[in-house]
Amino acid sequence: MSELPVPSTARGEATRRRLLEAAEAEFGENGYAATSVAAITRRAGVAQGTFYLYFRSKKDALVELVRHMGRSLRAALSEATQGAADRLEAERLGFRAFVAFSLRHQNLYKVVMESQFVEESAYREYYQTLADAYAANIARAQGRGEVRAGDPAALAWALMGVAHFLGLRFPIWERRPPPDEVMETVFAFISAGLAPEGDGAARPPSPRPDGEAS
Amino acid sequence: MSELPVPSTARGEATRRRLLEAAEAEFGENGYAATSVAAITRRAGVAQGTFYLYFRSKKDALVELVRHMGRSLRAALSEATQGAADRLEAERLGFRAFVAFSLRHQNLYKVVMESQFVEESAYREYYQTLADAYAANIARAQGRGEVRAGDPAALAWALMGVAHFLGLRFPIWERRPPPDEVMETVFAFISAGLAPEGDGAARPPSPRPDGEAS
Amino acid sequence: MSELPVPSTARGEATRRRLLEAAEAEFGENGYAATSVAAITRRAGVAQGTFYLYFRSKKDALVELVRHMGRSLRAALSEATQGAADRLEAERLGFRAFVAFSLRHQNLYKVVMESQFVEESAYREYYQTLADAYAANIARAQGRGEVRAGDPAALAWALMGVAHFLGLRFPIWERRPPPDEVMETVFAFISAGLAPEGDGAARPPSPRPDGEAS
Amino acid sequence: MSELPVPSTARGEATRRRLLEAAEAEFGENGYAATSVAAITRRAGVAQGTFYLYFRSKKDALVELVRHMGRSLRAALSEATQGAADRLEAERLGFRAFVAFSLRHQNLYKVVMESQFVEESAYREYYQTLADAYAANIARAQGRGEVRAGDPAALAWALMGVAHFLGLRFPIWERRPPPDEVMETVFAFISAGLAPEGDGAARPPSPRPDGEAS
DNA sequence: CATGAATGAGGCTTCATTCAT
DNA sequence: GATGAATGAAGCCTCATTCAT
Repeated sequence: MSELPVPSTARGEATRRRLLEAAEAEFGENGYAATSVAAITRRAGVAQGTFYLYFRSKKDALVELVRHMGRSLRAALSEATQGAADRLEAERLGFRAFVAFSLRHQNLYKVVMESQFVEESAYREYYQTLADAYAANIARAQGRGEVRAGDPAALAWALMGVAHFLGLRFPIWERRPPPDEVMETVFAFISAGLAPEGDGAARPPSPRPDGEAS
Repeated sequence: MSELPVPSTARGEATRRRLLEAAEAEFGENGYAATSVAAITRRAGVAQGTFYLYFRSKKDALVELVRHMGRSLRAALSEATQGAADRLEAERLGFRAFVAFSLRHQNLYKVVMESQFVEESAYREYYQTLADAYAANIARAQGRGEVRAGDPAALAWALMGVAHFLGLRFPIWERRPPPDEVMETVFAFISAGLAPEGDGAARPPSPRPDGEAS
Repeated sequence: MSELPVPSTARGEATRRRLLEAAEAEFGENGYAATSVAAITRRAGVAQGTFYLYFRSKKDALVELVRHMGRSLRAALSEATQGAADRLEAERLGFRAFVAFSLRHQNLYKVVMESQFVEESAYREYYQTLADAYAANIARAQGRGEVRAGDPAALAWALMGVAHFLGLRFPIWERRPPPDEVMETVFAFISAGLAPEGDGAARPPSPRPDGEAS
Repeated sequence: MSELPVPSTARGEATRRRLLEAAEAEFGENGYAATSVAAITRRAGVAQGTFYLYFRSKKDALVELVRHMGRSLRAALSEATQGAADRLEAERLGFRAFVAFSLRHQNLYKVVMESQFVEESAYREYYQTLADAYAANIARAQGRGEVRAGDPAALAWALMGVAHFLGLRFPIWERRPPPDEVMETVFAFISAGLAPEGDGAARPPSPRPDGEAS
């Protein structure tokens, strides 16, 4: 019906950010169902009604949060893999960055997972967007001969699955980074899994790693 | 307070099963939060109060369901991989069985995931139990030289991650089995990823790859 | 979605009646908007949630009430005009009965009027049903030569208008019956207005008032 | 507390009119309860706070509107009946004008009716003022022998009731003028009802019916 | 004269759970 | 072993109104 004002003043901006941060903390700590709008506004230091100046509903705030996390994560991964020499190095850097991100954003991790039961489309969009970007990178690497042949999307989802459970098992459940041995085993698994057929997986990268590939 | 009757009559048994089945359907279709105890009892064809003769609470029913699913899945996997010649074949069979299981039990899949936000211990137990069994199998296979060295638990979680997202992407989201190309790509990835170092992964099994290990 | 239980036990029946009576009193005294469901249940002596065992919503209770009043009023009018010798006598008796009814059911009078702004269809149905019955009586009387020619529905609505404002002006606003002079003036107006053309309106009824008319 | 500014500048005048028009439209379309001050200011194109520069409260705006409608209607009726030769012709002209007015001001019609549940005094004043003027005209006509004897106020309320339901039934509910047959039936009813005793109502006016009265 | 962000009280409704039968 | 009416806490959301700018 009515448009959301989307206040554009500096004061409004600040209030909105405070609310979103409070929502992130509360949703993450107590879960969506157990979090009341009152708890969010209390934490943000505003009146209850103010919440609805910025979000159409409690669910809406969750969706916003998920979008926000998607953008943050993609930015972090993209920055971390910036200078990678080849896809394998990019995977290594990306996995480390993902684990670090999970450790720093425990709440957002849970928020995203729970969004699936609140507004499934937000959850799907989150993973589909991630998978699409991932698959595009893999496809490019296949073109350069750095990654085995096969459906790039399938590889992207497989790698996301590995990363997801790695992040769940250690950063989230145990609140610490995975032990070195775990990281090494996982890397070796991924490296060998991605290596082009006929390549020994964990072998030192061949002379011209990539770059001028195509 | 009072102990739960755990009715031992045949009639009680039947009522209990009907309630559990109704709960599975409702939780799966609408989510835990959106499911009322009334909806469950209505579907089961009993009065509302009857629910509390068999479950201490709504949450309790969910936990039961998750345990039940864990047992079912483990049984299905164990049966499917029974006659595998080696670990690779076991993986292949296990993945196929998992995908088939996911297709048949869409509801339970979602129920397990949501349990994480209702009673985290049930969720952890579910995955930990699965991972432990999985890791034990991998460790045995490593002993037979069928799988690369490395932390078997790490490999187990990684494989579970791959399977989880495969199941989510196709059986759950699209309600159909993954296309052949996807399955093949994923198998190739896993096979190469697990293969002992120095082994070409997707190559035709070398003379006596392993197999007679046990 | 879910069916309303419509409790059929004696206890349920009693609770429902208590709620409806409380709703009538509160709506009538304070208006729909100013009446809270809590006020109704408090007056009925039940918990707030009980209200929703019997009504889908606050609006639903109002609609029920309006239907109830329609039935009551029609019954009262029909009974009052039972033994009328002709249409004119029926009008006289009906008007008196309507005024008496309005005095006794001040609340319902207001409830009906307000329903127009809450659920217009209930309000329309109330008046349309009344008008249809009224028009049918008038049409019959026209057939007997007791009432002037013309659209019977138009006459019905006109008479309802007269009665409505008569009821509003005295029973409702002043909480007393209209003074005799008012009643007489109104009757004379109606009698003359309804009298067949060529008839002197207020004249003593001609020999065979009606009955065997047609 | 503080006096209302009653802005005297041209700009203020315009804003006030815009607000009142917006209020009329919103109240009429959605009802008083369902209309928010925000909806009014949005429609008027001003900020929310501006509303309180011109009206003490939402209720206050409604009351203003009702007064405004009373004045408009009385002006329309008085103009329409200006040149009537006698009371019967005045009634005829007045009814036609009322129906036309109702068609043009659907919103105000409903606004007045609803005012009864918001500020009853405004509603009573509206009808009492109308009735008083009406009764005065009737009394004068009685003096001229154009209208039957009897309490003029009673006749005024009766006629208002007829007009009210005629306006409700067609202009408001069906958004069209009453069919000719309805208008004719109603006029015949009224004419006969008002005619002095001994007069045939719908007969061609006797030689010098009245007319030169004033 | 006007703005629009902020307030906070209050109401409707849902629902897990209890208990008398 | 089963029923289902009743409970009452709790939460989301709306909205008239205020106030600093």
